[in-house]
Amino acid sequence: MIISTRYIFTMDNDIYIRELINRVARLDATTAWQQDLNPAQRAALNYLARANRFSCSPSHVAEYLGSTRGTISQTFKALVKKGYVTEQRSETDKRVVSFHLTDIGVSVAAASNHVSDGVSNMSEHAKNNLMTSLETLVRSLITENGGRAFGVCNQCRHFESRKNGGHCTLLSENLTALDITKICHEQDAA
Amino acid sequence: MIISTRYIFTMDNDIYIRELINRVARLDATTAWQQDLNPAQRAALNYLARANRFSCSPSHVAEYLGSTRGTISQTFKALVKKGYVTEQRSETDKRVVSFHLTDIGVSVAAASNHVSDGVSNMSEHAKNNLMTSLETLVRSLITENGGRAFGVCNQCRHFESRKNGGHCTLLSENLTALDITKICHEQDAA
DNA sequence: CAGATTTAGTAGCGAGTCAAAACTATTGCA
DNA sequence: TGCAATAGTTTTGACTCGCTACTAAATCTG
Repeated sequence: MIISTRYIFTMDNDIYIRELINRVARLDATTAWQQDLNPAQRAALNYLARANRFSCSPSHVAEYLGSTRGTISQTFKALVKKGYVTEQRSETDKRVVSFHLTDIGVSVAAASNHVSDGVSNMSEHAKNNLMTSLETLVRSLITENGGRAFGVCNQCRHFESRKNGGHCTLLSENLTALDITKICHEQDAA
Repeated sequence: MIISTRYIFTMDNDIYIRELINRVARLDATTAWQQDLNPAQRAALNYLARANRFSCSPSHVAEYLGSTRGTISQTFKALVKKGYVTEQRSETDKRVVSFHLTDIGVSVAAASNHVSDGVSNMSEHAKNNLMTSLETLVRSLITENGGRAFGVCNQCRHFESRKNGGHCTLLSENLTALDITKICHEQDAA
């Protein structure tokens, strides 16, 4: 009797947690559509909100999100049409384009929803635990997948602190105070 | 200058946590394909592994996962073809079908992957925190979406404890020791 | 410095997802 | 008995997303 196997089986916690994460993401995705963004578009938008100005091209987003250039290109096309991002071709290398949030894009990226509301109801302690656990998880997944976790500018070995910001010795660029808190695709942990 | 808005914007933690959850789910999805299951199929499979024998029809799965009967029907068709579940038509009500895991289905549902591995490396304390946080989140999402969170059999007001199991006063069915730890779509918290 | 190679991005195809609506079969109700 | 409700399936259509092929720009090399 095939069905009987089901009664031998109990799910262990590690797999249950995996399921929970996917379930939250799934429920989130259904409500995310209320802001007329699909999950991929939202992910790209959120990335832009946290990336510095050197890390906003389709390639970078594709690498960060574990997707492909072609897919991200389409995603951005949709986001441009919706008015959430603008395209900007590089002066120095005419192959590369950068996408940047518009004012509306910023507000959409910052908009709360059921998930963020649920999180905001947690205690600070619980929030911090959740955040560090998830960060650990992401880091381990990225390295397992052979990817490189993009880090934040001011924790990079090419970073030099300056008054009101810093300087990147790799790109020879000066950085504002806000620049240095953002994700950089060149980041190499100090 | 449109781009300047970007520099005014810093993401708050609640939204960051939402992004982290989605990112883990996204990374998980790409690796999940290695077991030739898409996210929806995996979710359905995992649900079956945790549901009791009265809660394994397309309608129940659809309600649990926040999907539709039609979609779930397709999902199960794929799972049957892959040999992970079997279909069983009810004797008492010839409209209803139940799907149950096969031996292979059980092993696939229980198989670990990068996410569960990542979780298993955490301390017991961190794991428990993560689990309860995510459960809280799921519960609040479900109720916000107007859904009903399915609970576990032995925490139901129709549940009566018996030696080596229990009894359901609603369905008038005897329950094995394993039955009573599973999800029931009729569950009404005690 | 001309030609080959690499790199960034885009276009289009095609397999696949998933929700909505239409449909069938069965059951329950009046 | 007929009408409504319910369970499931099928179909349709919009959309996703990876893959391949392609263009343009930059870089490397003999």
